[in-house]
Amino acid sequence: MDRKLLIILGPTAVGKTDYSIKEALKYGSPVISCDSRQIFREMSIGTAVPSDEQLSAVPHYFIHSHSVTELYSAGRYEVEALALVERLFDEGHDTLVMAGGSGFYIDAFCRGLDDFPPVDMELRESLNRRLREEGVESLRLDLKRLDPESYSSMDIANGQRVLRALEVCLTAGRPYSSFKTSPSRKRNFSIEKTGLTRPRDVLYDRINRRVLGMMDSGLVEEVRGLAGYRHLPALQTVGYKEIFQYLDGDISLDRAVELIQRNTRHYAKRQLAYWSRDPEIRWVSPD
RNA sequence: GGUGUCAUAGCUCAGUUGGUAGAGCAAAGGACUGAAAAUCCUUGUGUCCCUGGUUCGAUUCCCGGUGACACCA
Repeated sequence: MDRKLLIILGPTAVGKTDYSIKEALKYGSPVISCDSRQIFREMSIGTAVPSDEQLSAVPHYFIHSHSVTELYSAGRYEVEALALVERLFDEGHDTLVMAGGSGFYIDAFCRGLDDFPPVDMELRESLNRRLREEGVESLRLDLKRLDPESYSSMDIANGQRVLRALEVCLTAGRPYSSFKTSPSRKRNFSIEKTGLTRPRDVLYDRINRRVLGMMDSGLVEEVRGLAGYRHLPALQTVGYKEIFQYLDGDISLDRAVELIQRNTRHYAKRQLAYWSRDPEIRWVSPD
């Protein structure tokens, strides 16, 4: 029997949730979420997780399934989502629906990542300190020495990337670039990608209005309650960063709302840029 | 009704002693192998309100118009 996985992707606020529930009902599938922020159970309003009603309409996976205190990653998603999908196929599903806006996670799931050594958090912390105190140049010089190939091919202005490459070199004792084989792992099911899209001005209008809705739903209170987690990667998220600034007294609430709207628009733009070179995506209007 | 000030990028404005213009914000384009809602790179988009005049040349000076604002009636 043909096993097929439908992936519904698209920029934030385009209307993926409703669309994916309809598709899931059509095929008797659950919705396998692919969203790097909705996965965290401590975050709800600012990540626009599906409503209780939507969640009860069809089972959802990877929504509120992990804690912000865990270090989550695309690699971990690849492993966990793949295991889940295999299990669901084995239980008799022939068509499964995945939906989400995290392009990197989707790629990790579809094509797989190379096997890099596990992250040593102490090493990362010390490299982060160096990045803060000495700047990228310092890390860059080390990378140039340990992995000239990466150094010459990557974006060396990007501190986070340089740090990552260096971290792998130091952990493994061999160059980061030597791990990169662009695997394109075989999956024993077929994948169909559907991209949801709307005219830019319509999308931006939906984003602006959704942010206002989040404010009405109590985003400030949700963020206030997460103050203790503020330093975690999961909280480096549009809608949370800005409210923290407001709570610090650095900006007004109106300004925070404006910034959330703008940063969400920028996010949507980056998502679209990311998918623009994927020829496998069939683009449709959600309506 | 009178007087004055202003009119330049999507917005707020700067500027050109007359040689068709530039900042901030907004915006646009792009990169991406375990932080990806993260992180990083690139880009100035224009009937300088509209007629007419002076001038080799007017966004700039002058006349008139229109609009906005302020003050006086």
